[in-house]
Amino acid sequence: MSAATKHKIYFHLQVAAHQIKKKADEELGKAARLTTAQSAILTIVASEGPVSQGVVAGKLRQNDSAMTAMVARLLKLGFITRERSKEDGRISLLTLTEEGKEARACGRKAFNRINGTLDNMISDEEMAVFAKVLDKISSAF
Amino acid sequence: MSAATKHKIYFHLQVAAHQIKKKADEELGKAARLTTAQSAILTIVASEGPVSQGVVAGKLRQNDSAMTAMVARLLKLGFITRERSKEDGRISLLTLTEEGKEARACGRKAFNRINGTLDNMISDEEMAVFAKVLDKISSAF
DNA sequence: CAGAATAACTTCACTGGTGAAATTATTTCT
DNA sequence: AGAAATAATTTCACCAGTGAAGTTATTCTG
Repeated sequence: MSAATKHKIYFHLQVAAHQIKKKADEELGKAARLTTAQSAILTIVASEGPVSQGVVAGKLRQNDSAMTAMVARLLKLGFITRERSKEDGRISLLTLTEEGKEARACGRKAFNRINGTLDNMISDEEMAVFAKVLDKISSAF
Repeated sequence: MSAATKHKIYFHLQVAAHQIKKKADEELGKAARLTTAQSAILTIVASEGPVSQGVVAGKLRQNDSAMTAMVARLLKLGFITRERSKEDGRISLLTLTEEGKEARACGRKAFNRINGTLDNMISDEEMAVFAKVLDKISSAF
């Protein structure tokens, strides 16, 4: 039997990801009235400056169509602004608002708690291997 | 900076899990007209014999309410049957049908392909560490 | 043994994802 | 320049999850 099959890797990966997402959403919701999915988008918009929806979708490995709904919610919450590009009228450029920056700052504490829990139970060597494998999976599929 | 923060573990875990799920859903859909979420439930029902919805939800770390919709779809597809327990009228017992067994058999090939890809790029040692970390995450949160 | 507490499941409104088809804007090619 | 190809986004119907509140069946307790 294959090593992946033996460890039921697919199943355990999904359950662990789901579990930690649930916890992070709970913490984040209390701290910043924000979800982890929204936080991921804000982080990308914060670091990439004015950025198109398609680029954000690419970094999250999601469909463009997923962005339409997410951007609508973030606009409604006042965390980002959207503006048509002058050079290319097809592109919507997203920018973080002050409220968005504040929400991100509040959310960071919640993520720090999650990361602290992880650090307490996983050694640096294990963490390095874990990160490497995640990266291999992301680039292979 | 914490090791988890440094590696952006939360983010990469979510992206990798999402990415591999997308691929597995694509393969599984072609092979067996089945989704990975449905397959997970069928696997539990297959191994646990007649089993309540709540037990399945627990194993998947999901809410009971998520089961209501999933079970409805699997009933409609004819992959499981549902029957009230004689001992406890609150419990719905789920059992796999012959069609469900067949669908699972078809789906296994798709999962084998995914696992094969994983085995080709991840060493046995890395896989063991990866599985161990996933388990720690699942039990901690 | 009646009433309260508990347990299993359902319903509802919501978030967040998919892929296919449509829309709108830009580019490319005679 | 005009037509066709391409690109970014949107729309739509669907799948899959959440948490809170409701229903029904069982169990506990005085």
